[in-house]
Amino acid sequence: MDYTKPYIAPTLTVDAVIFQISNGVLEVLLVKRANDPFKGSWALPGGYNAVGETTHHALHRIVEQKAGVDTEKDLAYIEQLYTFDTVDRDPRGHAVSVTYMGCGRDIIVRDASSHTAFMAVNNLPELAYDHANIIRYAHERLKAKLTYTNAVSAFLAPRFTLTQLQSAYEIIFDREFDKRNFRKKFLSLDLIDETDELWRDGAHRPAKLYKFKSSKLQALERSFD
Amino acid sequence: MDYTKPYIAPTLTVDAVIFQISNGVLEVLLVKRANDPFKGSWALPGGYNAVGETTHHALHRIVEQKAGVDTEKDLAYIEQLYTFDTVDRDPRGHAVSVTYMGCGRDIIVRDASSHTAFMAVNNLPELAYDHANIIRYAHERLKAKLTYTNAVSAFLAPRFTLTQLQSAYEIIFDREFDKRNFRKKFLSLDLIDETDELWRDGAHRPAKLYKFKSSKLQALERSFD
DNA sequence: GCAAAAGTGTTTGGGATACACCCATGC
DNA sequence: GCATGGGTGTATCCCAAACACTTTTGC
Repeated sequence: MDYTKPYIAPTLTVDAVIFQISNGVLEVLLVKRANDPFKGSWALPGGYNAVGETTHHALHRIVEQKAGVDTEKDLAYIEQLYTFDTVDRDPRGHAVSVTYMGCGRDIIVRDASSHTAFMAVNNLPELAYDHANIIRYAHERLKAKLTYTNAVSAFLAPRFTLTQLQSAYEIIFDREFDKRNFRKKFLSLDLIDETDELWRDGAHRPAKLYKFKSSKLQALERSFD
Repeated sequence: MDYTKPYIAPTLTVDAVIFQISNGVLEVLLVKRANDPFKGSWALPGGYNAVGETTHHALHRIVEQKAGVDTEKDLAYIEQLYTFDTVDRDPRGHAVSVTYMGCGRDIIVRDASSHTAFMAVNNLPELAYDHANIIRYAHERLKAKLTYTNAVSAFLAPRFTLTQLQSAYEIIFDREFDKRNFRKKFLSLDLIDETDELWRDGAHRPAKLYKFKSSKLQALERSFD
């Protein structure tokens, strides 16, 4: 480790891509920037990671502080996404950004306001930095996760109908699945159990409620889709 | 971005997991540490990433300097792996390490010596830090990549036999494949072309040489394996 | 009874797997 | 001619995909 100049580290930042499904669309959590650069633009919640704090912890602190969302309690699933060099990207100079992706449902945004909002992924405003690319990348990763893990559970209530389950897949993949094939396949994966509860919702036959056998993330035997 | 204390960034480091196949085994590039901590232990090549330098560039510089391997010229494939928080891990204090995985073949280690070597992945010495875990993680990622991309080409000469191709898969997955099924499947993927060259190697029928249609990394239509 | 969503089986095609023998060469 | 690795085909099974009607409920 021989270096002659004193070592100066790049700025370290963290950014969060937090997804939920609401009103039948996939949404991502955004905040409106209060300061330059990109003042007034929408951006992923993110901020500085100082020495002594893990990126995971910094993420929790920053998302709580900037968007009023608790990544521990509100998200059923979170994973590291990618680390972006922003040496050319950030007008303030060299920063390295560690990004995370999280998924939840029915997230209440404290201070929901014109400054913090979940917005539909397929209808985003102009975003600061290259956050649009990061969201695209996270969406791809999310689709991949749903094909070989039980990660979809993060978007669902503890008890859910098969139609809700299928709908989550359809929203995230933005395409339709055949109802009979979807059910046959998902049930064969042995990830969920039928309960004896029913979901009543309007003038039609009530639906059986199911639950995941395990709340932990697990890889599937056969990949889905 | 309101913070009251002056911002101090964690140390940023990069580490490289560089694989090659040699003598029928998967090997990883290691260097012997010249300084504390872990002086005298084998470790992944890595070092400090200062402000103004991308992680990718720092990796290139450090691997060249510490191990005499040129990640641009010697590696046919490189990708970012994961970013590790080492706040609890590194005796020197808080560092964040961005790791990369690369693959090549017939890599000449300049200064090959008792301080730099490719070592068999399934027979590693004690390693510094948690580098054994990082290598395990990289190996898993590598297997995943081979199932859905043409990344295996990074381990092969421009012209190669089907037996060499199959052998690369068998070494990386540490299991055997059926020769007829392997060939049928790989040829059906439409990734490689037969050439009119032959490979002669001893007292047996010579083998046809093949080449990849594209040297770029591409995803497969159907996943392999 | 009617509208609305839940629930349910069968057929077909293609890829995965299992498996054994002949071919071309160097010596 | 013999040892060595190269090269090839078929039968079976399982999963994916396509496809339409009956059931249960609220009003």
